[in-house]
Amino acid sequence: MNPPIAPNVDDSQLIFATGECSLGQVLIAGTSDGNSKTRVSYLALGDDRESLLIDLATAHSNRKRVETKSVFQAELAAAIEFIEQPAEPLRLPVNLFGTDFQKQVWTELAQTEPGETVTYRELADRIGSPGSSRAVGAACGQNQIALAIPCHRAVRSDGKDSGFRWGLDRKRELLRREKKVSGGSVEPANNQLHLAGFETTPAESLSVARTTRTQP
DNA sequence: TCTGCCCCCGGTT
DNA sequence: AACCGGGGGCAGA
Repeated sequence: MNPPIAPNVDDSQLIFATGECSLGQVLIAGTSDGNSKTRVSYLALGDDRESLLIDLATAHSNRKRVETKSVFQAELAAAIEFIEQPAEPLRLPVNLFGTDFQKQVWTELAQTEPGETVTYRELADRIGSPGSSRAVGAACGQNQIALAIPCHRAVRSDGKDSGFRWGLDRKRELLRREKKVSGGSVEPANNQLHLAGFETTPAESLSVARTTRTQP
């Protein structure tokens, strides 16, 4: 149960970039060692750029934050591409900051494929900690990297709505798109749930996903 | 069946 | 000690 390595106490500078997609604004942040080696440690979705910047500043208040378009260009494009057309998992070079338990949950989530869902209970079982479904839910909520760690695929076992850090509407919409793209049937009965404004738009091009695995 | 409680769960702050 | 993106049981609709 080692202590989490809080990004907050790391004084290396945080590089970030923002972009736009059909689900709103996207913000991606991480580090670069200067040798074009980058790692994503933060990926968020939101309604507007300003609130995303505020969230980032709150989460990393002790770090220098530098906006650059070039560094995470490919990763940002890949994230947007995933949002528009989630055919395959979004794989990014990531940095996970969290407890062992949290990393286990996140790593297990990363094993899921687009279009499938897992219950918190099932996740708890898979990481060898049956009965800790509530803790699993809490761990999902602590996830800092949207999409790449697909916590939107974690659902309640009783079918009720659970939460999503970046908006429950987005969670539903992401799942709907994944099911659609992965060839599964799109439940027609539930289709009226989509919010207006979350219309599917043509994808952007570029499919730069890197195949790096998680875990520093 | 389908709600809404109530009480318990395990990990984290 | 309190907080949770949970779960199961059980009463009343």
